[in-house]
Amino acid sequence: MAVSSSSPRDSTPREPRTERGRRTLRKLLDAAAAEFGERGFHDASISDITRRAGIALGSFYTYFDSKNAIFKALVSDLSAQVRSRSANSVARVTGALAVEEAALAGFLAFSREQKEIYRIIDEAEFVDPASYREHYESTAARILQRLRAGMETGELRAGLDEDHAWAIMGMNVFLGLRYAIWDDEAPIEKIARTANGILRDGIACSHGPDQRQPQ
Amino acid sequence: MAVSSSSPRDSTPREPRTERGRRTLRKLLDAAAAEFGERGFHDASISDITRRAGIALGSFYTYFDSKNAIFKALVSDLSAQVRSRSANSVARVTGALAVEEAALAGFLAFSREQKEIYRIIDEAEFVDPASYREHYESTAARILQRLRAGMETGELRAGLDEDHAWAIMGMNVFLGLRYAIWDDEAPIEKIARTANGILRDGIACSHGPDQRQPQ
Amino acid sequence: MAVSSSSPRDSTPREPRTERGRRTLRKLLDAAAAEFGERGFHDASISDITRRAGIALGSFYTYFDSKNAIFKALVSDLSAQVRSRSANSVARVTGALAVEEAALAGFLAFSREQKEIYRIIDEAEFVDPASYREHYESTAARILQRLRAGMETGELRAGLDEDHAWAIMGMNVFLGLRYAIWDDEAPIEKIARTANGILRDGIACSHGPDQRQPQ
Amino acid sequence: MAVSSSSPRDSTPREPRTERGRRTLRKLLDAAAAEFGERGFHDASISDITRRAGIALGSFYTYFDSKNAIFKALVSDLSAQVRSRSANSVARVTGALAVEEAALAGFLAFSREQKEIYRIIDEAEFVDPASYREHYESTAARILQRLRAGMETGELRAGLDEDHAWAIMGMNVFLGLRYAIWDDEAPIEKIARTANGILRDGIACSHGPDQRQPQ
DNA sequence: AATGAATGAGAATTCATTCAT
DNA sequence: GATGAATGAATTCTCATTCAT
Repeated sequence: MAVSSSSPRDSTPREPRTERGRRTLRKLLDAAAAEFGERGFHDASISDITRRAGIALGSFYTYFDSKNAIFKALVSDLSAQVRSRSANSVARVTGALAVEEAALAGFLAFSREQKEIYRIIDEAEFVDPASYREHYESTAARILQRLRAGMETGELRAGLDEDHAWAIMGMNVFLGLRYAIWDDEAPIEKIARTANGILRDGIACSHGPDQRQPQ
Repeated sequence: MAVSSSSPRDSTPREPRTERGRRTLRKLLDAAAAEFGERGFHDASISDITRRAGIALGSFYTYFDSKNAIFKALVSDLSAQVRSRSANSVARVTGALAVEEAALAGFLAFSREQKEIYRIIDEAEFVDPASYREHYESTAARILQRLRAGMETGELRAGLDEDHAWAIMGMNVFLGLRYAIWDDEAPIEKIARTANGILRDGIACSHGPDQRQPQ
Repeated sequence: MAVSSSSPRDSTPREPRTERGRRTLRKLLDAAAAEFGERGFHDASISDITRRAGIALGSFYTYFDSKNAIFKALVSDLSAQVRSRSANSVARVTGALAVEEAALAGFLAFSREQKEIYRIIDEAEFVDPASYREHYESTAARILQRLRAGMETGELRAGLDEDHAWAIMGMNVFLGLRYAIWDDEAPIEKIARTANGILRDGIACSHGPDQRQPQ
Repeated sequence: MAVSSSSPRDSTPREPRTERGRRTLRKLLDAAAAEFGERGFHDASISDITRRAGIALGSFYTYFDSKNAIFKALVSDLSAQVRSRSANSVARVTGALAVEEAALAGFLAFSREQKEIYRIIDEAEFVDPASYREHYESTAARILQRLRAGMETGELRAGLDEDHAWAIMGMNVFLGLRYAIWDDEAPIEKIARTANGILRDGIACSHGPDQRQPQ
């Protein structure tokens, strides 16, 4: 998996000066993505990573200060990828609900392609909680932006706020876990439409008895 | 936190034969819950656990074959607690939507009380994926049961299936992360009502333009 | 394998007083023979032995002071068995060379039946060197006795001494390793006759050139 | 004792890439030979070995995967030494019987010099049986070659085969145990001549009664 | 005598990080 | 910059032996 490079060091994010250095950095990040994805943070060792990258163990520390540092850099990279991919999925779609459906469909497709990403970002909860939180907060913020846009156009009902954004994100993530990571057979469109059905109509029966409880 | 014991060993679940043994096993599970919750699986060491439990390091291996084994036993215990607590929250509530609202409120309250549990179960994704999967699959199955009951009474619209259960579970879990683990100030009832609003009505504006996109 | 009991303790060899105790002791020795034979001294654990014997771990120390003590008792038992068996093989045979042949044949047959014994006695070289030495010195002494008897009758040439006894014992032991422990297909009689041929005639060609080197 | 290095790892025998690495490997093998020889496999610890070698504990694993792996490498080294030494003893000697006498004398002399070697190879029976077997099978094969050469020149009688080789090896080994390891006072030449006497003439009295038993 | 839990010293092994070349 | 050897703290796991019941 190719990973676009970003700040390599934890404390002193300095880009390599030479072309050769840039290539080595790239190899390291790709190898780390593969190892962390396959074996998890704790079972992946730095020597696994350098071996896979085809460089000497000692060279690792030319680029990163620690195992945590490369993990952090990786999460930030992957998070950016998710973001950009998500923007793409949604770019040419109009209509607030259609946008949400496209966002979910794009997310599911991306997750199926890059199953490791999901795992790596989730493991950040335990390895680097700040990255984890940052990822989900910014994702929720983007959803909330879309909800606000929909409220402005009148497509979405008034009063939607951060809670709704988190609820929607949770739906998406768990559907991703279930239908992209664990089972990638089910048709993405069907899943996305089902979820969108909840957003459009809820799950109550419109012709049934009044749902409100007296209590 | 007191934890009810279940099969302690991974392969050969043998219960202690004496009362003293049962007490020691209990101390171990409680200590493990505390350590794993506070420090995470990898940073918690077996000697931390036995020290906290007040027993000798070697005694650990009278009850469990490995750190993984006690973790697994613990997850299964905690999962059972979540299940039973969830059943309680819902027990005396009538009405399909009200039941979902109560379930979420109960879950949020429980998560606030026992923040470690959340962390431990989530870490199972990386430590013992089978336990993790088992937990969420059985949780989804319970939600689906409730949806089916609601469809039978006509309270919920026809056609709800496993996808909907996972979507609802995702909503709940992420709201739990956001409003029980990270921020425990917001009033639970408000969160639960908001989420329930999605289930009842969706997020679309009922008086707005037709939501269906031509595309 | 049934093992006749002898002094159980290292320091205070005291026989059990009750019949029940005698039976437990026997079970322990038999289990130890099996475990030490199969897994070797270091890989066999006391709990393996007591588990195989069907008694509680703690009861072991009613009969033996340590793992070394039971090993020592065992070697002395087995050594006695070899001795008695060897005496049997030779009992009704007359003629000095025939006696040696019978002794080897008996040893090979016994080794095939009780392969563990060989292993246990040999491991004594590393676990309890005194027992090992004692076993082979007393075996050599018995061979030397036989040689002396043969010299007295004039069947064997004069001048045979301890060296010869050790040489013969070495032949026997290694033929046992090769043709009883590692390969138990070859006919015992053939092996024994071959070895006896060396004792009778040597390996030189009686009609060949003079073997003595000028040097 | 200096030990010539051979394949260090059990599975992935990779030679050190630098001169410094080669020196460390040598130090490890020498230290292991000394420790295993003095204390035996089980009582020698890896930290004993590295301490004696003057390197850090962790460095051991740069060269060997386990205690068993270094033991195995060592046995194969020592076995090669025995072989080469044995070839030397015999190199300039002519006459089939004289060759056997020289081989035994050389073996006894070597065993007295390097008592640990004997112990280490013998312990392989319990630590790494394949190495043990390999050592004695190849030794027997070399003896058999010599016997065949002697049969071709007519110095040795026809019909000698593998059995005879094992018998001779057994004689040699046990004389080594008795007169090199346990007692190193007796003159080597006397022992070797005694054993050679058996090979030349057997032990029967050539002028005595017919040795063949009617039975 | 028997039981089985408890003990804790000891050992092997891992691996992030440092360092000399 | 790159290389690969060196380091040593940390951790898991074993098991002979002791002890309370």
